[in-house]
Formats: sequence, C-alpha cells, structure tokens
Amino acid sequence: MTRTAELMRIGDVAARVGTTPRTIRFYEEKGLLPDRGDREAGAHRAYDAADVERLEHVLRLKALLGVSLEDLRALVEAEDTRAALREEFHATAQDAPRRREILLDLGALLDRQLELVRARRGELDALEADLAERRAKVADRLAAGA
Amino acid sequence: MTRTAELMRIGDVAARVGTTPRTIRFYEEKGLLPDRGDREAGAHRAYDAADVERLEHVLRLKALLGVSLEDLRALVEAEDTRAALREEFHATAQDAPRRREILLDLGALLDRQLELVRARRGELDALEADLAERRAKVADRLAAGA
DNA sequence: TTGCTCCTCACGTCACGTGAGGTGGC
DNA sequence: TTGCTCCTCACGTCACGTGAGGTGGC
Repeated sequence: MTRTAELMRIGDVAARVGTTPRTIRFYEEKGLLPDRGDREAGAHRAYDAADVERLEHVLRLKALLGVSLEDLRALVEAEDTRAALREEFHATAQDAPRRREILLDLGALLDRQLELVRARRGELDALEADLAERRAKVADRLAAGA
Repeated sequence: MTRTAELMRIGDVAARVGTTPRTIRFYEEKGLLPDRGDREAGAHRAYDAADVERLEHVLRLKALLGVSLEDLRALVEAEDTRAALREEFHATAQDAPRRREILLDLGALLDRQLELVRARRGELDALEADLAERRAKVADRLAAGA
C-alpha cells in the first residue's frame, strides 16, 4: 500500500499559488516551509498537495497581516508539526488526554490567527468609513451646485 | 492677517503618527510628502496639522493595502495638489465648470482607494471564514470525545 | 554653556528579484 | 541530442534601520 503522492516541481507550485521559485526557496531557507533533509545536493525539490496548501496559507497570512517572516514563522510553526501530530493522533487513538492536548494547542493557534485577522479588519473598516465619508461630502457638493 | 500655523518638529510628528523620522524623510525624498523647496540646507523640517494628517493617511494606506511606495505615490499624488486645488477652488468661486472638474477628480481618486480597501476586506473575510471553519472543527472534535 | 533634537551621508538589513554558470529530467 | 526547468552562488533592489559626525534651537 505504498501511496505514491503526485509531486509537483517548484515552478509549477509557484505559478499555482502566485509567487516565484525564489520566494519558495527563501521561505524554505528561513524555516517557513519544511526542509526535507533527505534531498541530495543539487537535486530538484518536490512538493505534494499538502505542501501547496501550507504555502498558500503562509502567503495569505503574509499578504493580509503584514507581519515579518520571523513573526510569521512563530505564528505557523505549530503547523509544522501538524503532520507529525496527525500521525501521533492516529497512533495514540487510545490516549485521550494526549489527543485532547493536541486539539487544544491547535485551537489556541487558530485563535491567535483569528485575532490578528479581526484586528486588521477593524482597521480596514475604519479606513473605509473615513474614505466613504469624504466621498459622500464630495458627492454632496457636486449635487449642491458645483 | 498672517495666520501663524503651529509647527511641529519631525520627531514629534513621528511619535504622534507611530513612525520614525527616518521614514518621514524617506517618504519626502520619494515624493510621497510635499518637499518644501524653501528649506535651507541643513535647516530643520517643520510640519503643520495638515502635514500630519497627510502622513497618517499615507501610512494607513501603506499598512493596510500593502502597495509599493511607487504605487502609493500614484494613488495619493492627486492629493498633493489638493491644497493648491483648494486655493483655486475659492479663487474660482464663479467658475462652476472648473469647480465641478476638481470635485469629479477628487471623487474618482476616493473611489479608487475605496475599491482597493474593499478588495482587501474581501480577502480578509475569506481568510477569516477559513480559519473559523477550521476552528469549529477542532471544537467539534474536542466536544465529541477527545 | 549644556543637552537634546535636528541635519546629512552612508552602510546594514529584510524580503526578495535577477542574472551567471552549470547540472538534470521529459 | 535539444530545450526546458531546475540547481546554487551572488549581487541588486526596495523600504527603511542604525550609527557617524556635525550643526542649530529651547
């Protein structure tokens, strides 16, 4: 039952998620993406669907929250171990306390990300309100007699 | 009737808007803030309330929209001439077509900014929905039996 | 006069972009 | 075998950060 994953090359992945190979390599170098230590020197990188999802998530957080890569690494590094945790999750199916701990950690991580997203949206809402108010004033003046 | 404006120094302005003197000088150099050509070499920069507002607006757009300084300059450069336009607005009080043209330009500028803000908010909403969905799944599993 | 902030270079940093030169897989 | 994409340096760029050395205003 050797499940052969469908692997993609770095250029295809970059095109799919809207970035560049350079950025993907840079993120790997900075520890934002898992560095498969088993890759031989000079060998091509290979990515599966899970890698692509992970990259998309990181890029979205980066673009929308405007955090540094160092902060972003801290924010998602718990997800680094998610795959390992998932293994452990199945392996320790009988160990309810451990499963509970894993789920609580993941929940806390998601709560942190949600908090940042909502704070940003609040700022955007305020900006939109200010712009809309100025826009309305201009419209009023145009209607008034200009 | 010489209206003496209350002028601030660069450090005070930076502290007030949450940035650094270096950034303010850099923005001036890049044309994002009006460069008063009348400043003698080595003389201190002076800012009034309008300058502070302008700077706050630029910083908000930069932080929330994530555009390059070059794009940002294009986005707000029409406001550069706003002060001049305001003068002209009063000076040409009788010239209704010209007043109308000024207002239409300003309205179009605000519409462009609003469009960008709303696009951003759409992306943020989508991200929040994804995160919230994942969060709910974790909560479900916790409640289910973990 | 003493500090403090200001000034102008100018080099450092972060997050990549962009060739330079070479190797590997359809 | 011919292209194409990949690889690893390594220097360039954008948006500033950070001293270095000096001048100016409460």
